[in-house]
Amino acid sequence: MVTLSEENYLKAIYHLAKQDKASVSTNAIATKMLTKASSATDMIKKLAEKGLVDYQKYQGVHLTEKGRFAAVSVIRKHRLWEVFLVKKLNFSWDEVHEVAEQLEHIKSEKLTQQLDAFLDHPKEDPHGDPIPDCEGNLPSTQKILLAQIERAESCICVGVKDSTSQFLQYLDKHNIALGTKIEVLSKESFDESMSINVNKYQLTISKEVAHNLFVKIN
Amino acid sequence: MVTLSEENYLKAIYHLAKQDKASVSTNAIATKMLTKASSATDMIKKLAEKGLVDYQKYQGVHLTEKGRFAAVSVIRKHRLWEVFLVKKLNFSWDEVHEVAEQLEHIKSEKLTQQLDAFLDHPKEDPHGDPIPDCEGNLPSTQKILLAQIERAESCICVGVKDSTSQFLQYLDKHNIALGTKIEVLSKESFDESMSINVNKYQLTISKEVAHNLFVKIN
DNA sequence: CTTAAAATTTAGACAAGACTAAAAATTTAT
DNA sequence: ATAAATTTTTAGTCTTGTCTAAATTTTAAG
Repeated sequence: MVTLSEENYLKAIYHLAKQDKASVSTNAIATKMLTKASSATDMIKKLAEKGLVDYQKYQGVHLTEKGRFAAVSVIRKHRLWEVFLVKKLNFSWDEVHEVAEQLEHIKSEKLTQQLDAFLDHPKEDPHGDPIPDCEGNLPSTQKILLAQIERAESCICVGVKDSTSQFLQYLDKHNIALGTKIEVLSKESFDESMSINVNKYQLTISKEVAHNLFVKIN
Repeated sequence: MVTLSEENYLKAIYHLAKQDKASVSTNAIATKMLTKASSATDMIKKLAEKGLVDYQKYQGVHLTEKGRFAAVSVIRKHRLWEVFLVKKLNFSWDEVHEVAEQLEHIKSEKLTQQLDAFLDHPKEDPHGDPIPDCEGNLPSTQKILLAQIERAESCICVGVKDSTSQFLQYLDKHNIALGTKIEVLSKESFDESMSINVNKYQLTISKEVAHNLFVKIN
C-alpha cells in the first residue's frame, strides 16, 4: 500500500529523473514538493524501506522498477482524468490540473480501466502529454521546443512544458492550441524572441514562450 | 476547510441523526466509524470547535446548519459518483460504494456541478437513495419497508436499506431491481417471512430481506 | 435513594508527515 | 590540498487522528 504522500513524492522523483538518468538529489525533491530537505530525507527513507527507490545516504535516489511503475500509474490516472474533465465535463485545459491532482489518487483498478475505455483509450492528455498504458509503457515522443528551431520553418504545436493556467491562457488568447500550425518567420539573436505566424496572424513571442512550447516538424 | 476525516464523521452523524432528531451519542458515532469512543470524543471536539456540531459533554451532538450542509454535500457527491460509475462506466450497483467513498471527498465545486449536468441531474442513486441538490435540499420520500406491509398487496421496489454487496447480489440473483414490481402473497407471523411474486416467480423471503427493502405502494 | 453498570471523557502514547536547528558529509574554490 | 560553502542527515518537536487505561458522569436497578 502506497500512501497519498508517497505517491506524490514518487511522481516528483519520476519527473525529475525523466531527463537525465542521474540520481535525483534530496534538495531537488524538496524543492519540487515545496517542503524542506529534512522532510524529503524522511520520506526517502520510507520509500527505500518499501523498495520503491534505491537510496544511499548523501547520494540521492533512483526509482526502482516497482517505484517507477507506481509513479507512472499515478501519472496515467492523472492524464486520463484530465481528458475526462476536458472532453466530458467541459473544463478548459488550464482548469484541469488541480482537480486531476486529487483524482489521480483514487484507488480502483476497475475505475481506471473503465475510464480509459469510456474515453476511447486516449493517447494524450489535453496538454499533449502522452498517457502511459496500463503496463506502464510510455510512447517515446520526438517533440522539440519551439525555441530549438533556428530557421524559418513550419511546425505543429504538440504540447506544453509549462502548464500553469497563466501560460495556457496566454496560448488561448493567441489562438494556439494542440495541433495548431506555427510558421517560424524569424528569430532575434539578441533576446531569442521569435516572429511567428499563427492562423494568418503574425505574432512576436518571447524567449519564455518559445521555451515552453513543444512542436514537431512536419 | 473540512478534512477528509471530519467529512466522514459528519456523514456518520448525519445518517445516525436522520431517523430521530434526538442527539447522537459518542458511542453510536464510534461504532459507525469503526473506532473507539475516545477517538470519537476527540473528533467531536474538533467538529464543535469548527462550528459543525453542537456539543455538550456527556450529552451527545447535533449537527449545526453548517455541519448538516457539509454532510449533505458529501452525500450529494457520493451519490452522483455512484450514478456515474453505473451509468457511464458499467459498474454494477454492488461495486460502486467503495470507490464512491473515495470520490466523494474530491474538492471542486465546478466538478460536482458539471458531473451533475453530465448525468442529466439525476434524482436518485443506483440504490434508490435521493440525491441532494446543490443547496442541500433532499426531497422527502414516502417509501416504506417491505416488512411493513401486512396484507396481500402489490408494490414497487424503490430502494435498499442495506447496500452491502452481499444483499445487492442476493437481489440480483432473484431479479429484484429498482422499479421491480413485487406482489406480496402472504406473511408468516411466526418468523415474519413473506411469500412474494417477482416477475411471475414465487419466492419466499426472510425477515432480514423484508427489513432491508424499501417499496412504495401503487 | 443509593449503588452498580454503562457511557463518556481525560490522560498519556504512538505513527505519519511536516518543521527547525544543529551536526555531518560532500563539493567547490582558492 | 585544505578551507569554505553547500548539501544532506539527524535530533527533537508539532499536528492529526488513532489507541489503551483510568477517571468521571450518567443511567438503570433494586
